[in-house]
Amino acid sequence: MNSLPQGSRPNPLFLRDEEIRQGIELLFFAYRDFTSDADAVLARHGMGRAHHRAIHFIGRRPGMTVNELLSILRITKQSLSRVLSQLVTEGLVAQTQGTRDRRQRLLSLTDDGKELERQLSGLQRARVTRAYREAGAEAVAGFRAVLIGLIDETDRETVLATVDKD
Amino acid sequence: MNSLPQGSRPNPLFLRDEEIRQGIELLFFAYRDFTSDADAVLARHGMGRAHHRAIHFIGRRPGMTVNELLSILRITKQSLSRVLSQLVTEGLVAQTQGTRDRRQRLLSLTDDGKELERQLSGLQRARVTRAYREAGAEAVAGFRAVLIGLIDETDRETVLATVDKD
DNA sequence: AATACTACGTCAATATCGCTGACGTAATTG
DNA sequence: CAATTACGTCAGCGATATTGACGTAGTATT
Repeated sequence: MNSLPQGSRPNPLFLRDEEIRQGIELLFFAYRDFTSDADAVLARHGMGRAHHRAIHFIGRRPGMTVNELLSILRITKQSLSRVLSQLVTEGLVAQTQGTRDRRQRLLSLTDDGKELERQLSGLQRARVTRAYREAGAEAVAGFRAVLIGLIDETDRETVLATVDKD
Repeated sequence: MNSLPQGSRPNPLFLRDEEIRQGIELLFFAYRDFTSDADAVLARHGMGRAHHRAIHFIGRRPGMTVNELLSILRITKQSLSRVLSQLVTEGLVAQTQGTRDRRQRLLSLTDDGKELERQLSGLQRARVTRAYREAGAEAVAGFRAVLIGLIDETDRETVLATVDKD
């Protein structure tokens, strides 16, 4: 955009590469600030981002199994286990035995968990809302389209099914 | 989008919140896959993402000082120190004494460092290029506008100066 | 010239979050 | 009954981040 030397005849290949690199950096900076929002709240509760991610997805998909959560987060069960048992111990997440398959432990937020989720997502929602409002509806559509394109083709369907819940 | 129960008269407040939450999740998934690209290459060199970030920004702004890099990455000098001295030891990053202020150590990539940078960014550039091509020019403009809106207002100027170099 | 500040590096201790490997239990499936 | 699956857990490790304290060289101020 405003990176073009005025009046020059830019090499289209260079332009493309420069445009791409700018996108990569914007993604870095936006994500850096975006994730920083919840940290203060988390620190007060003695938790980290891993807890936030678990709380977020359990909140959005109550009744999800441990396996489903694992494949969304793309971490090992050993890693999740630490986080999850902490959340259960502190009364933020409840586990109920699966009905169809009694080996499963269906995950859901307790009232305390919902309250924390609301606190945690508050700042992030405010940030995204502000950015959406400033950029306008068309920009939002483009934003979404590019993000979807950035996701691995193999699990784009799965992700969209998760994002557009039911 | 397709999350609206067909034929219902959706509450605009609910819609807004749902739309925002979808954006938050798309950002998570896109960034998750986006950052996974370089890991294989990094692992072969016995390095992690911290090294990648340092290499990336040094590559884009040769001659930058340690302090500048610190404020971009938003980590402590102790954290950067480990990474940086590793990169210097392995001959990927060169430090030259500042001319204006001889306390400064200006950072730049060696030829080996440039080669690694090229390898590392290759997959990411390919991913972003694909997403841009699929989504189209208008979508890209929207993508950029929203990302800029997500960045902290306080350092939006700084970031844009960094992204649009010179 | 003495003082204060800055840029950078480093030592030490700590926490989070990810990993692998191994083992166990309960429930389901063939 | 045997194999597989869902989940948990113990043990150890590595990468990345943190805070706090200290040192050294160079710059700026008084």
